[in-house]
This record gives sequence, C-alpha cells and structure tokens, in this order.
Amino acid sequence: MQQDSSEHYLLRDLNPQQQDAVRHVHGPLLILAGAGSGKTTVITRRIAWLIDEEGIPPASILAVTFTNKAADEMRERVQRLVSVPAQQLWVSTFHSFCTRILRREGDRTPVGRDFVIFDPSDQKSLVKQVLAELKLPEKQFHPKKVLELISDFKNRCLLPEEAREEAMDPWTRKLMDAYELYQKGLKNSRACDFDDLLLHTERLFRDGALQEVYAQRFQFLLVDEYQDTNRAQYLLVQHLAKRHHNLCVVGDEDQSIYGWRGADIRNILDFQRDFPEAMQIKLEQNYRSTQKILDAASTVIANNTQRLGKTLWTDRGSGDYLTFKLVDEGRLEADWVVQRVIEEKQSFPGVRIAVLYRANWQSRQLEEALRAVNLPYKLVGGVKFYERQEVKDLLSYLRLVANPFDLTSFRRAVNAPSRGVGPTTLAKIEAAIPEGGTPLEGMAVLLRSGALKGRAQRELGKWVELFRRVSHEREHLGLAALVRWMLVESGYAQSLEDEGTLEAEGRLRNLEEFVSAATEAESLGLRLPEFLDRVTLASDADDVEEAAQLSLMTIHCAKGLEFPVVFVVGMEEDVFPNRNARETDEGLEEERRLFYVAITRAQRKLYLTAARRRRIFGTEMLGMPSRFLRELPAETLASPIRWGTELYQAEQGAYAAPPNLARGGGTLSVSSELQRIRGFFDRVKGIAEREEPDEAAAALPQATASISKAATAWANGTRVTSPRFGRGMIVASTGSGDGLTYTVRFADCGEKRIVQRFGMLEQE
DNA sequence: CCTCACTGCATTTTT
DNA sequence: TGCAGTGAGG
Repeated sequence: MQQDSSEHYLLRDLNPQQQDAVRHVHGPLLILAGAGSGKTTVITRRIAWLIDEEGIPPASILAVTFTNKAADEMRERVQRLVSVPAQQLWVSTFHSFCTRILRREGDRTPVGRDFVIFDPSDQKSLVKQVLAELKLPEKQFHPKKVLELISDFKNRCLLPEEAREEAMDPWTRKLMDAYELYQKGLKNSRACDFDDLLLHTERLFRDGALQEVYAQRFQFLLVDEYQDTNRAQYLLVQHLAKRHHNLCVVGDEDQSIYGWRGADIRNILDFQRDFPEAMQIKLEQNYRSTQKILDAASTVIANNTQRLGKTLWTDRGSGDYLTFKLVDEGRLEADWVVQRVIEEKQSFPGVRIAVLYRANWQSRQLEEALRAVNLPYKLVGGVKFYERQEVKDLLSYLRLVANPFDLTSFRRAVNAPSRGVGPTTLAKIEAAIPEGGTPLEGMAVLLRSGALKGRAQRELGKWVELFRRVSHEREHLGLAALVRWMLVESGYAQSLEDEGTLEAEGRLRNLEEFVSAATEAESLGLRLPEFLDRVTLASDADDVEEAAQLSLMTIHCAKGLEFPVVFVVGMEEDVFPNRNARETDEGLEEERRLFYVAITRAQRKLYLTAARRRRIFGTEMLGMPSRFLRELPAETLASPIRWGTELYQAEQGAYAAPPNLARGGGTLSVSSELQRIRGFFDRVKGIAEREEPDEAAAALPQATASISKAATAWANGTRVTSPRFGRGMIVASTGSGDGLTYTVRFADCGEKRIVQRFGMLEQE
C-alpha cells in the first residue's frame, strides 16, 4: 500500500514528510514549513489529492492565502494537477474571500451588498473629516496614529462600543468618539475599509445558521501563512472549522513579520492547544539555498525565544561564503552594490538578482546609482499605480457609479477637474442631502433651490446630468467602454489635454493604461463592482515580476520569493533593526525574523552591506553596524567582521581623504570626519575610554575644544554633557551659526534637539 | 475659490 | 530630501 502510493504522481519526488502532508485528509493538520521547503508544492498537491484521490468536490474546498498572486498561482497549479475543472475551488486572499461573502450576505451588515472598499487614502480623508468634526487637533490626534488605533481594535474584532470598555483615560475616550464617528462615516458612504471586510464577515459568521451554511459548504479548509493571521482572521477560520475540523494550516513561526498589522504569532504557536488531536508535520529539508546560507539563517533565528523550533538542512552542498561590506557612506553602498551586480551578471548571464531593504526610502539611492550606469531594474512597491492622483480621480467617478452613497468619492470627483467647488459649497451640498439620500441627490436639491450662482449652477447642473446619463449608458456599455465613456464625458480627459504639459501627458497615458486594465478585466468577465474590488485589493506583492533580472523591494515584499543572488543593504542599527522596533523584545524578535526571511531568499549568494554614515532626510546620520551582523557565524563569512580597531584601520586610507567629500562638496571637514570615526568607533567597541588621539586629530583645534562656543559644528558621534539631560552623544546636526542645532541622544532620556547657542553643551 | 510659495516635519513594514 | 499642510495674494 505504502509502496504503491509513493509511486503516485502526486507523491513523486516528495520527501516522507511532504508525502505525509499530501496524504493527510481528515482532521486538523499543522504543517510547519521552513523557508524553501517546498511548501507550495505540498499545498497544491494536497488539494489535488483531495480532489482526485478522495473525490472531494472542488467547491467544498477553501484555500486562503495572503496575496492575490499566491492565490492565482495556487489555483493554476492545482488546475494543472487535477483531471476535473477546478473553477469551483475557492482560492483567495482573506480579504477577497470576505468581500465575496459580504457581496452575497451583506444585507445583514450595516453597509449592505453594494459597498465600496476604502483604500488607505480614503480612510485618511474620512478620519480627517471626523477629527475636524470632533474638533480634535490633528497635532495631538495624528490621523495616521488614529487610524492605526482604529485598525488595532478592528483586528481584534472590537466595535466602538466594545472598544470603549477598554478605554479608561480621557485621551483614549476621545479616540473612541473618533472611532465611532468614523464607522458612522463608513456606514453613510456604504463603505468598508480593509479591516471591515474581515470584521463584518466575522460578525456574520457568529450567526449560527449562517455559519452552518458556510461550514457545510467548505468541508476542507486550508490556510497559508498561518503565522500572519490576526485575531479576526483566526476567529473566521475557527467559525468555519468548528464543525468538521478539516483544517490544514501551513506556516512558519520564524517568518511571522506582520505583528505590526495585528498578526498574532500565538495563533500558530497555540494551534496544538486549539486542536489537541492535530497532526503536526515539520518540513525542514530546504531545496533552495546552500548550507552556508542556511547555517547563517539558523544561527540568527536561534536567538529568538518565540518559536516552535525547526532546523533547516539541505543536500545541496555548502556553497559560497556570505560577503559583508562596510562602506563609508550610503552612496558608496549603492555604488558597491551596483558594481557587484555588474560582476554577477557578467559571470552568470541572465542571473536573477534582488536587492532587499528594510524600508522603501532606501531604494532611492540605489535607483540613482543604477540609473547612472543604465542598469535596468524593477522596483516593487512605492507609489502604487492605482494610488496615482489621476487614477484615483477617475476611480472616484466609477465608484460613485457603483455606489452613489460614497461621499468621499463624491468630494473628490466633484472637483476633478476643478469646478470651483470649495468647502463652502460642499458644506451646502452635504446639508442638502435628504435623509438616507445620496450626495448627488443633495446636489440636485441645491440646484433646484437656486442657491448657486451662474457658473457653478451651470457646471454642476451638467454634472448631475452626467450621472443621470450614466445609469442608462451602463446597461449597454461593457466595462472598458464604460470607463472610457466616463473619462471623456466627465471632461477629465479634456482638462488634461488642455493643460498641454508633459506631466499631463503622462497622466493621460496612465489613464490609457487604466482603460486597458479594464479591458483585461472585462475579458475575464468582471463587472464594475468586481473590477473596483480588485483594483483596491491589489497589492505590491501582486506585481512582482519574478522573471525580472534585477528587483528592488522591501524584505516584506520578498517573502515567498527566491533569488540566486540577494543583497541586503542598510545593515545598521536603527535602520535594520528599525529604530521603532528596538524598544521591545517582541519588536526585536520580529526584526530578527525579518532578517531571517531576507537571508533565506538567497539561493547561492548573499551580500550584506552597511554604511557608517548616511543621509537620512537631509541630515547626516551616523550609523552603528546592525546587531544582527554579530549574530552571523564567522564560519559562514568570507572574511571575519572585526569589531574594534581593525574595522577601521583596514580602510584608514579612505578616511585620510574621503573621496565622497570632494565629490559632494559637503560641509564636512576632515577633522569632523575624524571625530566621527572616533565616536563611531567608541560605540562599536561599547567603551567609554578613548584612545590616544593620533597626530592628525591632535593637530585640530576641535579635537580638544571643550566649550560650546566652538566655531565649527561638532561632528556626529561627539560625546557631550548637558546640564539638563546629562551625558549623551551627537547623532545629527542642522543649521549653522546661531541656528546650529544638534540632535543629541542622551543616555537617560532619549533624543533631544538642542540649539547649540542655548543648550550649554560641553564636550566630554 | 484657486494657486503658489513657504515652512516644518517626517519614514517602517501592507491586505 | 521631499512632501503635505498652511497662509497670503490674485
């Protein structure tokens, strides 16, 4: 029996653990899939096994992933494996799954079935409106922070009234008012934000009867990237699995990197507690990387405590050493990476290379360096296509067609192109909206009342007419034709043509591209609402071109991908690990997991780089090598990373005449450069004691200056004391003369900005 | 009511 | 550095 089944085409070339996972049918199953362990193969074959071997109808299987791309790929691969049509198989992201449910069952939610999905920019404008209405100053109630808090509550499935119970202090109470009003705004606009999709669906499934319907429907559940689920997603899965327990979750606790978005690593750590009868399979054989890369990854991640524990191994041989490069300055880092890229491409024509970084801003310098040598690259992330102003403008028209209650889109569309409708007119329109009516109706009322003057009356009259006409046109126009019709009839295209600038031309081209996207969607059978859903739920990770020769992206975006050659840049404290994460153990562990993800993307060659100095928004910042570098085992590195004097002596020449100073024409003097090195050096060694100054430094007045009236700015890294804050170190400076201001990192009270003229700083 | 210019401030990571 | 938010002028 065993012998026979291992010959099965769905089990071919699988290791024993993988085969066990594929053959598992009933009951809960936890697959702990290490990086590069053939996870997707196992999942798709298991689904195929259920369908072809067990005769489970595809319609009873639900597989959930985190990105659309992963879902598409999974569906395709399953379809290639099975003999029956698999269209009925549900493979989707959590968010699109919930959208589908809400479009069917939405009558029971506050927003009905014809809701629109608000993207982050819509959310922002709504929350700003709410803050204004509550007279909460944006200085204290930063819109982004408020939204983050609201999102936190939603991810924990708490509605305003429930969240309020937790709110003790007046500040949080005020925030709860904002949350409540925000939800009201969404309801009035018949809109869901991303979190609402999960929240509302989870609420629906609390209803026993409805839960029963869907639990019956989806007899077999599969959740990919289970370590990234948040509370709402967790509950959603529990509701559906409660009845039959046919739940297979796949994940890797070491790759849990979305804690900041509400993901709860405990979901995977506690799976065995939730389902004591669960079978657990560990996939530890890695088919991606060389042993050196795996050793580095394993050693690093072993520093984490929140793990179930896995050890990756491979039979692919030990491979190349990792290469670490420390450079003087950010720009040199980019140059160095570009040179290595060129070399790699020469040695291995057609090789795919990825440059990974912690945050999107780090791509800029890389892009500049790449453009300087005309090296083509693909940038993933950053400003999304659908977030461009012109695309959002056109979208606001289309959304208004799909859902006339959408006030946010109304506000946007009514002034795109500008029709002279400002806050005053807008307020009048909104006041005129009849109870339970739409903004358009409000506008119609206002027009009839004759409260508007000549031009506005005419313009807006035409505008109302536009939407009256579109309801007719909609019936006999296809999706693409409808989009184009709107683009022309709204006058938006014309207004761009009238501008005649190069920029406007580019915008028109983007809109053309948008129309072709609609054409493509139409050919897939999508109608306007589904098209709009798809557009807003599209993510960065979805448009990764894996075939690209050279890709630049964040590590988050790179999860699930692999590249023969990988660069991880910006290996500095406060960059990676990110400065916001260094305070807590959980934060640091998540950063470490992120580093683990980065390392394990590499198949055969891994480069790591750091810069001593870096311009971060205009000011020179002094960096310290990332603590994660210390965690790398020396045996995996081409040359040891030396901490202490050697690190700098090796490139002493570079300091004597830093080449970038001449080029940059910067304000830095060689002396301040020397102080920089010294301060940096001290920090790396972690000692307070100073070495004897060398001749060059001794000859410089600043080196011995001890009063705050120094003629020249102190260098970053200079140790100072302040009568108010105690001992600290200069980490940045701006301005000059009387305006000269330092950012000083104090041992006891964090970073302060101190104007030199008043701060009474003394050099230590 | 729009546009331009200035200033002050900010960067995680994304469905 | 660059963007967004603010304020003055047209």
